[in-house]
Amino acid sequence: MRDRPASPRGTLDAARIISAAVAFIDEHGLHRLTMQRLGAHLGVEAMALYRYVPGREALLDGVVDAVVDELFRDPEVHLRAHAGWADYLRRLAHGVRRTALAHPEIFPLIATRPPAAPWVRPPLRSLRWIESLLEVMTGAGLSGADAAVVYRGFSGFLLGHLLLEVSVRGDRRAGPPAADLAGYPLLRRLRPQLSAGLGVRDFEEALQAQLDRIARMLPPQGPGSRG
Amino acid sequence: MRDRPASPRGTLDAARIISAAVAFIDEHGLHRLTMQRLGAHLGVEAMALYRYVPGREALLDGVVDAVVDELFRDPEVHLRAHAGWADYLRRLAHGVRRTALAHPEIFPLIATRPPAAPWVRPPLRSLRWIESLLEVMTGAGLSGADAAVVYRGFSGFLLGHLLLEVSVRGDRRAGPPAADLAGYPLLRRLRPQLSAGLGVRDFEEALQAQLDRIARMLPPQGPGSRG
DNA sequence: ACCTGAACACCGTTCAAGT
DNA sequence: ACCTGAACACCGTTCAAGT
Repeated sequence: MRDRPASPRGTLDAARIISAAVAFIDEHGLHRLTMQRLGAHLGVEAMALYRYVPGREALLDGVVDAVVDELFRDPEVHLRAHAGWADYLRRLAHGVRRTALAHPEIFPLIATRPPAAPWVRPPLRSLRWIESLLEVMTGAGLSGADAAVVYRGFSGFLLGHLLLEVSVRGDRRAGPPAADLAGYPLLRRLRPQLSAGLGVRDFEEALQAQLDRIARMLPPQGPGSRG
Repeated sequence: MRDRPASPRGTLDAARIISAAVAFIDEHGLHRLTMQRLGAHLGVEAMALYRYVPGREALLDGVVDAVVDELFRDPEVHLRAHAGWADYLRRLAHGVRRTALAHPEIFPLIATRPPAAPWVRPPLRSLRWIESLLEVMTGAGLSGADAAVVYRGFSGFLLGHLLLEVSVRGDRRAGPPAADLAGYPLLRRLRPQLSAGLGVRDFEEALQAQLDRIARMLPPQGPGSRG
């Protein structure tokens, strides 16, 4: 009744191991990912993985990169023919959000792993994306310095909102006994309002506020500008 | 040449263990914290800790709570006599920032640990702080629902900005070889601008934007209002 | 060339036994 | 009452040995 080995000789390589790790974390959670379990999942002993991956930490780096790179294959996002910077940022933001929600167990890793360079900010931690964003923003008329400010601010916005949204959804703990809210009258009264939100609408509203802020950095444009 | 046991019989308790864990993580990093090392740090075998703490996960929960509670002992923050809601939020934000910078290895834990209740958002993950914030905002004239919106938005702002700031500072990896930036001309050109920022000034600017957004939710007030 | 067995140093955790 | 020794089931990782 044992599983047939999923990996006959020579089938293993780094890419396959990493994508298996992504699938494993999505299904079972990060804390369950061990070299032995991932090996078993691939029909192989844990030690075999070390021929393709330097170690567990490097594997997790690979997982983060792989998920971030998903964005590049998202046709909704990576249209070179975007309708202006705001459209570009909006698509990008929603793309990152989709990625985060598709991999709620991996997004905290994306958020907290030290980036490759000190000037790379999660969750847009790929050189290609940074370059692309800077290109669009300078193309829209922003100075290089201002484009960098936009990158930083936008990263912070995405990180905060999506980490909250993901962590709230991933919550598997038992809810707190309502009785313990004695002494916190407002908390008690507003619990429904506190529980609500953190859906697309909240996201879009905060996104719009970001875009408005950025628009104010741009050189004034004539009415009816198409961006 | 062994250390004298730091903990003669009966000196151990949950609070001491947790604060030792905080100190240990601050000094050596989260990934080095093991039950055995923490025990040794306290002059005791690992197994002794289990009499006071249910396990490692619970210990980390305790660490998070302890650091969050530091805010309550911060005299700069917890002045009941604040000069209006904006002053209150500003002090709170700077207090959270101080906490994050004081414990850069713990803040990611604060950010990503599942909160006790689904409506609790990091980093303001203490019932006392939520109640206090709601109290101030409703006192300023906001409806309950709007006060909840402020709590959510403010949490997202703090989370995003401080996680970035902390992770950038905590970066110990080797910088990337500049040569690899071929193909990314803007990145290359703007590297200084990208590296900059994420200091108090960036924080204060983003904080002000948040406060402005909140101000727009408030009922209009006469000129010269003191908040 | 690619995988595994055996081994090493370490985990978290339990529990009977010591003081 | 409080701590420890010994044990268990598991880690990540190395390396010589097998195919």
